[in-house]
Order: sequence, then C-alpha cells, then structure tokens
Amino acid sequence: MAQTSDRLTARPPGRPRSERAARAIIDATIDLLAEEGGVAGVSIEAVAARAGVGKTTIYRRWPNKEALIIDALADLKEPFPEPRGESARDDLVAIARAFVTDRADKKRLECYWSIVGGAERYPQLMSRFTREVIEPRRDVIRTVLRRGMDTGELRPDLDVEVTLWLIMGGLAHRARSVGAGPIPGDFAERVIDTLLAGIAAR
Amino acid sequence: MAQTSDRLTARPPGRPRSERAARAIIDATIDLLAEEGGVAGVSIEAVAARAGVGKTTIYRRWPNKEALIIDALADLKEPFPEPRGESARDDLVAIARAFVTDRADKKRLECYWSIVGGAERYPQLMSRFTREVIEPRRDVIRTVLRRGMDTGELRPDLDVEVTLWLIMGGLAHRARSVGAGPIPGDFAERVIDTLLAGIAAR
DNA sequence: AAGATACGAGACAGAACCGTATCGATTTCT
DNA sequence: AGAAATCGATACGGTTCTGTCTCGTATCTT
Repeated sequence: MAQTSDRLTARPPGRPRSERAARAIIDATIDLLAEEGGVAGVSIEAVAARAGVGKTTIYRRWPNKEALIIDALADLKEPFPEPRGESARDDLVAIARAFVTDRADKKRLECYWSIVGGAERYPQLMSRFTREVIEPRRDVIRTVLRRGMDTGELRPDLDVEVTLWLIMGGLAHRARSVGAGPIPGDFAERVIDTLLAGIAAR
Repeated sequence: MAQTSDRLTARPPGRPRSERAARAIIDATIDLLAEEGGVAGVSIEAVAARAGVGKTTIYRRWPNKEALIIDALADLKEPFPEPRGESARDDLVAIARAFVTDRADKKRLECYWSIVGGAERYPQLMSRFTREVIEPRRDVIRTVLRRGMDTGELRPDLDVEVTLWLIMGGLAHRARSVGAGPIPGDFAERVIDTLLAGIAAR
C-alpha cells in the first residue's frame, strides 16, 4: 500500500493551515466583540489587524463575519464550575459570585450584551449563543433549584423558570450598569438572600 | 415700540422651521433605534429617508447622530402611570404588567437594549438614557417598595436596591429573550409573587 | 528538487455612510 | 414686492469596510 492512501495520516498536500493563526483570529474576534459592545464593531479588517493576520487567512476559513463570530462563540462555552451540591444557597451564591467577579465570565457577559443588543439583526448569532452558552448555564442553576426543592431547602411549589429569569436578569443587569458604580463585594450574596427570603413581611 | 422688538412674539426672519419635519425625524430615529437593535443601525441617511426629509433638515438641527439620538430619547421618558398606592403587590404587578405588555414600554425596552449594547461606544447616550428614562422609573418602584415597608406589607429590612435590580433585570431579560417564546400572560404576577414569597421553604 | 498550499501584505472595486454644499421652490415677515 | 430662511433633493469628497485578487515568501509531502 502506498503511504498516501493511509486514511489515518492522510493530509492534503501543501503547507498546512496555521493553528496559531486560527487561535489568534478567534481570540481577536472575542476580544473585539466584548470591547466594541456590538457585532457592528467587529470588522474583518479589525480582526485581521488585531490578530496580526492577513484578511486572506480569515476568508480562507470563514465566508463572512457572522460565521466567524458563530465559531468564536464556541470558545465561550467551555469551563463551568460544577456546584458542590451541599446546599442550594451555597451553590447559588457561588454561581452568582462567579457571574459577577470571574474574569472569563465578565468577558462572556460583555459578549452576551453585544449579541443580545443586535439580536434582531443577527438572529442566528443570538440563537446559537443562547443554545451553546446561556442554556447550559441555566441548566446548572435549574439543577441546583430542583435539588433544593427535593431536599426541602426550597419551596416545593417553586416557579423555577421565573426564578431563573430573576437570578440571571438581576445579576446581568447590575453587572452591566456602569453608571451605578462598582459592584459591592457582597452583591451576589445579597441577591440570593433577598430572593431566598422574599420581600414580603411574615 | 416697533413690533420686531416684542420679545414674546419676536421671531427670526425667513421661513420658520417645520415642526412637522422635526417630529418626523424624532419618530424615525426612535423607530430605527428600536428596530435596528443598536446605535450603529441608526444612520442619518436612513433617518432622513424614513422621515421623508432631506439630510440638510436634520443637520440644521443636530450636529451629529449622537446629539440627535440624545434628543430623541427625551421622547421616551414622558408617560408613566402613578401607582394607586393601596397595596405594594398590586402596584408592583401593575408596573410589571405594563413593562411586559405595554406597546410604548415595548419600544422603550428595545431602545434600552440598543443603547445598553453600545454603552462603551456611546457613554453619553447611556448616561442620559439612564438619567432621563431609567432612573425615574426606578424611583417609582423604589417609592412603592418604601411605602410597602412602612405599611408593614414588606420586610422592614428589605434590600431595596437589590430588589430593584431583580425586578427590572428579570422582566427586561425575559422580554428580550425572543427564543424563549411569547411571554405568558401571567408572567408579571409570577415574577412579583415569587419575589414576594421568596424561594426558600418555610 | 518539485509541486502544492498557506502565509502576511496590500491593491482593488464597490457599497454605505458622513458632513458639506448647491439647487430651485416654498413660506414667512416687512 | 422683496428679503430671509427653510424645504427636499441631490452631488460631492472622504472614510470605512467588504470580499476578491495578486504579490513574494514559507512550509509541507513526495
């Protein structure tokens, strides 16, 4: 058998594509998306310049901006801390605190706002981001809530979906509101505890 | 005294500026801002075309896009229903319901997302919008919460600011998440009641 | 060494938009 | 009637970006 027909080591002829360039392009895309505060601010030219790459190198891999951003989003979905599962409150506080302080989560959140802001214009981007980044995170919170309902720590008749919107909406909003000053260190705890205790007198 | 010196009726010579054109420009700006999902989508050329107006007519009144949008935002601040004040829950539900269903509030909310999305790029726009549109609304909710604390309907040790973020963040997020389907008719009540009762078992 | 492909750089035409300028027509005051 | 300013329309040069193409160079396989 000729070596060229080995299906495991088969490789197209010529110089292989640079993995390094691909990484630089993805990174530049995410950074720009987070910084520019909108999909409109991410131009192929800006990505190429920041990545130190020719435009050709980008167009060889992606047909247009939207496809590039869609692929880049996959980069934001990965790491996620598994809740310890000892107490619903502790788990929620840990998640909320990461949401507010974690650097990776901060970038994620900025990309979130950039994409949500242009949701009408780029619906594919929005749905992809929702499916790959947001929903998995919602699922983790959902699991924590369900476990808390099972153990009796949370109300058995809890409205899980509404609670999800309250937690994520409250945190995301506060994190974005620059004018409101820096986020207090205990903000995450206060959100969870307010939600746990309720605002009605008893 | 010559008529021309009458300070009340004094008017510069020549054809006066068309009030009708000004309205059409403002309306077109708001509509575009809401539809395009971002400040970037609002171009002077698009505004002129939609308003049926020459670009000159816009530039005669505003020096650039940002100034135009800032003025246009004033249009979103006006009407606001005064809470009835009989019960904190009823007031909060009324506000939340308006937030989710009211047509004017819907447009307001879309403009909100457009502006928040580009907050880094247009900080003036963001701060103006916060001051003129968001804060007054927060104030109304704040008043309702304080009154509820006074009457004993709400906890005396309520964390008002956190509660504000939870309410507005939860509603705004749900209203924006297109992929999640239409908003259930009872969503506003469920948000307020979940918040009132808390999610912890008792 | 030869062939194939990718690389960064940059030229290119075309599109969109900015902000200014000019047009003849219109509206108001004197 | 005449002066003054606005009107919508459109032309203009300048900027930014798109997506294609062509350089000369670099890196692979055979």
